[in-house]
Amino acid sequence: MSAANLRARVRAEMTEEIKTVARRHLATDGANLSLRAVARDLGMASSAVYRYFASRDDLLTALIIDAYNEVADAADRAAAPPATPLDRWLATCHAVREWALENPHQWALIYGSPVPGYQAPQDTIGPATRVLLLLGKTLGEAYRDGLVDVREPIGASFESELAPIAESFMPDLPPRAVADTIAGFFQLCGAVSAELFGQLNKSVDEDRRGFFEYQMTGAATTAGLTA
Amino acid sequence: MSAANLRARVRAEMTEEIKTVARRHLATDGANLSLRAVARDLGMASSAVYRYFASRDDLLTALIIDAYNEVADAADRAAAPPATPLDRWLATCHAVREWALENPHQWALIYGSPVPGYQAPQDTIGPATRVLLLLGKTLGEAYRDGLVDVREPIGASFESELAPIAESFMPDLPPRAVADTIAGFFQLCGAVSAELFGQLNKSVDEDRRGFFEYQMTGAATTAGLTA
DNA sequence: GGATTGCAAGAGCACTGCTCTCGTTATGGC
DNA sequence: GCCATAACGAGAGCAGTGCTCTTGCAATCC
Repeated sequence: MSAANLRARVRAEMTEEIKTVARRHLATDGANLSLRAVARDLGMASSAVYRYFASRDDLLTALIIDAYNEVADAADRAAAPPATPLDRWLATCHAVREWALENPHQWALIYGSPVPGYQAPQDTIGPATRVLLLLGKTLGEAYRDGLVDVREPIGASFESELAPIAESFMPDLPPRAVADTIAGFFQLCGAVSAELFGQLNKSVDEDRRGFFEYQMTGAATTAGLTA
Repeated sequence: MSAANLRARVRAEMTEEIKTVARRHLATDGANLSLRAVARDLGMASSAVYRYFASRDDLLTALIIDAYNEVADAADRAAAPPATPLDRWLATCHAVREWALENPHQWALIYGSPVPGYQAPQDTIGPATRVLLLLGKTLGEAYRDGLVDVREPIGASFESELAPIAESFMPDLPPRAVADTIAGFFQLCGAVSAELFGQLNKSVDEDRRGFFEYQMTGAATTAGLTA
């Protein structure tokens, strides 16, 4: 290993360490992450952190990308065949919910209100769409296998807007099914956020998982997926 | 008007003025509201604001309660009869969406990620449930008028958890319909948040209203409401 | 061996929420 | 009408923040 490579590796390790400590702070203090506090925890001056992240927003962006990839990884693992498409759809949703319950602050970071003044850079949109594409892939396989109650186009304007998306990213799906996928994904995010942000308090307290599955089954049904 | 009342009125006006300026700051700077900046705009010392709000969180709470009531008022106006229950359901959803589009930062305040360290006091839960109860009321009227495809209990555990809620707040609805109402409300919040927080960028750009209506119609259908 | 580069530390700026103290002003009881 | 009381606003100050700039050190390259 060359000296340059060693240098790069040390730098990467330091970067990772900063992110780890930042994540820990995120878990206790929430989204108003203090760069100085992170630096203190690492035993270094706050200015030193700026060698690794140009700004606090840059650090947040790194955490956001990691979070997107973490949920998506969890979803990928859960959606592995063999299983019926509906089972995989539900497994995906459950995996996302469980990851969110385990990492509430990271969930808030990516699906909560955007940090004020923070503009998500291009690097985030790839990881951000992974779960959506996974749901689309599952539905697409069901379409291919004839396991879906095929639903007619409705002729709405948004349907034609979705046609290019369908073609590029979900080639197995007609535009309306892409709409259903997006709607299902939004429903997933909405259900998880609502549970996480306390909107469910004092109504469903015990069987939250069951209620969640009920909702996600509904989303699948709306998409024509029943098996 | 007695002197005491005058004093109270001046105080109420000042309180309102602070909230107005704070709302304006919210619209430009987002949720990290600066008390000092608000005070500067009002031409007074930052410490003076503390005569009216014990802390920044208290000010935020006041804004949150106002925001809940504002959406709910808009929803109430939109849901006024005469119209079919489905029309009123959709009108409620559209009103909520439109209010959110006009007041994105206030929406983020109430339905985005909770402000770190901020614990919502009891005063907020009343206003917070108004839109949900309105949806329940609309569905309940449809039930009473026999306009709903009555759906059988599914015997899930969350269903019995919802029974007391049904009895106290939505007496016209069976527990499963309460679940559908809550699910619909979550779907509403999810769809609005997703659109507002930029998850829809570069997929549906023109006919967002149409896509939103498609989703909310789906939620109504799931609840058995088709007319 | 000397020049260059990457790194860390420290001081400092402008800002934040919040507290405390200090005069001022208005209110309510006598 | 007088006077104690309470409400109010201003200012200073504390501890904390993101971020920048300068300085010194150490490793790397030629």
